Amino acid sequence: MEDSGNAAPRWAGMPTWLLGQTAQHAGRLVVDGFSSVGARGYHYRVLATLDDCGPASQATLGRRSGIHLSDMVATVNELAELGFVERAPDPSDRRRNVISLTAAGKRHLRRLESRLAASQDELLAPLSVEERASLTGLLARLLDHHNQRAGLPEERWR
Amino acid sequence: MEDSGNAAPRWAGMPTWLLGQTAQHAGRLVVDGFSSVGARGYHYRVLATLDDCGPASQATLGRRSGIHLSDMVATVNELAELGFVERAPDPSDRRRNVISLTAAGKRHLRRLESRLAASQDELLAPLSVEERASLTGLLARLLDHHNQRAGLPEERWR
DNA sequence: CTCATATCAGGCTTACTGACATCT
DNA sequence: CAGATGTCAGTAGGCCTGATATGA
Repeated sequence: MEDSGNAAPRWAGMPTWLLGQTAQHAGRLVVDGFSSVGARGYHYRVLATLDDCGPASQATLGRRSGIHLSDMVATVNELAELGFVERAPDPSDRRRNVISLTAAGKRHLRRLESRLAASQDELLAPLSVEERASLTGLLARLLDHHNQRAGLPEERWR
Repeated sequence: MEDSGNAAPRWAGMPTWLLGQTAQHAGRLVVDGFSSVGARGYHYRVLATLDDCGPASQATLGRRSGIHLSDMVATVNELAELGFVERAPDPSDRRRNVISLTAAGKRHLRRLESRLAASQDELLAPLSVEERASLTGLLARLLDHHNQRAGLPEERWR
């Protein structure tokens, strides 16, 4: 078969394509890092949020970590089964579960953060320090811009 | 509920996160642009590849556009039903279908490309011309680097 | 009554995997 | 026989919609 992906397709230079492809590589690095210790992205986000803000209801946790309530249920189930969080009824509001981080959960979070850091390095390996700063700066500006014209304008979240 | 996503989560500044979120916005722009004319990403990639390389089998098309054979089937089905491509048996090899672009397909491709161009502009709106070049340059370098250590080294395509 | 919380049951998507029959 | 081609079925993770039961 003489015929493969020789010539670059016409969309290969488009910013949306470059972004999407690079993000896909980045995502693979992160997912692989996490799954090497039996975790996935939602696990990290919940554990890190608990570590930052302390015990909270699933709804609050979802709001702070950007995870849907419905997905929160399964995520907390998994983390509780692994012994990384505890789910206890809230005495002051019987609708709620109070989720809190266990000691094992804290240790697991450390592992996840070291994997995450390694993924950042792997992703940015070919760039110099200044280039890394330039890239993240540009991305942050793009993200701010598009976040503002998407979710937030109506929300007025203080 | 006094409690929302006020404080930025600790992962908000990580390159992999910035990339993923920005790419998600970019993807939405592209998908919305395409779906406003009843298309999706795979449609554009197949039509553009046909336009660049002429009629080809589904396997060749998949190789050149980076679309899996399995996904190719559905994509060609859809495009054929819309009258944008034709599927004909290859007389010289009875396994193959020869896919070719119709006149309507070519017109459709023009529409898709104008939508795509609009999406690029929307994505990069907050950046200056130099910043845009800087961003795409950095992304292209990252992508090259990770493409080389992922798919290609064993393949030896050519 | 209205709102918030938690749960369950699904959908949609992009890449990808595997099985399979057919043909070279 | 190996290998290419086309087809179909199904997976995974992330994101999202809706319905429902319970309680504030």
